[in-house]
Amino acid sequence: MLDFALLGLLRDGPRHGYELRRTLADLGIRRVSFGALYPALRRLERRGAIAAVRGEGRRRTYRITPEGIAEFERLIAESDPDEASGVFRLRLAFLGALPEASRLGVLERRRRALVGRLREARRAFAAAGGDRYRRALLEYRVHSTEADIAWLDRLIAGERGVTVNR
Amino acid sequence: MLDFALLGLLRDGPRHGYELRRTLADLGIRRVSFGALYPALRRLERRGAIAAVRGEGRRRTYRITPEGIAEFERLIAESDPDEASGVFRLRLAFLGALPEASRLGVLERRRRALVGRLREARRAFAAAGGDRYRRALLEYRVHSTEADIAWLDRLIAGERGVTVNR
DNA sequence: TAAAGCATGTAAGAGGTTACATGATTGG
DNA sequence: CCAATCATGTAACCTCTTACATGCTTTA
Repeated sequence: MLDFALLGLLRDGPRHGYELRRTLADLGIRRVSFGALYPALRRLERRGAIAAVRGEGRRRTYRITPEGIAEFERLIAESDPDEASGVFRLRLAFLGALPEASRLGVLERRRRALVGRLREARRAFAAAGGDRYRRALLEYRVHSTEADIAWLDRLIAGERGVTVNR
Repeated sequence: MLDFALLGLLRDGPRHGYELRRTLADLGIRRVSFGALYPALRRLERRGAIAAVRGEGRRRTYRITPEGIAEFERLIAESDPDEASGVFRLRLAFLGALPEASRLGVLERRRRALVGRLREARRAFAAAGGDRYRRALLEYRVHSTEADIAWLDRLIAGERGVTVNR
């Protein structure tokens, strides 16, 4: 997942490690430690997905290679209906890299997965035992899943170029 | 984090592995694979936090030991303002295990952390470059953080025994 | 009777965290 | 001048994922 994120960001242009880390944090995607970041860049470099050039000062600036682009394209095309919300958000961050024709499908598949989760969350909430904190947790899951679906619906409507009626 | 979850669930009474896994999924806390679950139970057993007794059929039923209770109490008392939402949800699932007097403090610390994140999310959104998907992502972060704060406020109001005025 | 769910487990490998180490530059 | 931020990296340790293995019971 980190590899996917790094490749996606490097698709926009050359960046150095520290910068990639900051961008990832700014996008609210994930907080990456240095002990995860630099070994990940080395892995990608070793397998030829990215290439390093010396930048200013201590900087090692990386750019994506054709092999890296191919790998990125494989990764963004695959779709696991059970993927965690963090993975989907990452996919969304790079949705613009997908041909326009296939974007709607990604959003709709996600919607179907969320509707399934909502059903499950409602079932768990209806069967709720436990104290009020446990019940609050189950209720939260129902509400936040509903909110996520509503948000996706706006994205889908925008993708269709339609004004949302509310 | 898995250890914390397992100890917390075993505080409610003896359970076997498969059952713990299901409960964790039902609470929407996390999906645990068997390759994570059983080694975790072994770890806890080895360090004396839980003890196994043979149950029906192939079942190994675990119960928490006094050492395990002590460990759980250490874990639930610590509070990292930067903790991920998954960790907080877990903490909430076990909030009833904390003396009533300290529950409000946990919720209020969480609220302060979320307010900080909201500020950061708004700043990132205001500075937003990128395509519409990136912007949608940043907007999502703002809205979902706001929703989380509103939800926490209801919890806090409930904790104070006050009716929410809306 | 076949599939799905119950129930436990191991092994290899990948990847992460935390702590440590270094050193330049910038801002209060 | 001191702290923070920039910038990169290593090493030990831990834990998770994935795949495999086994075998029973329930349900369609």
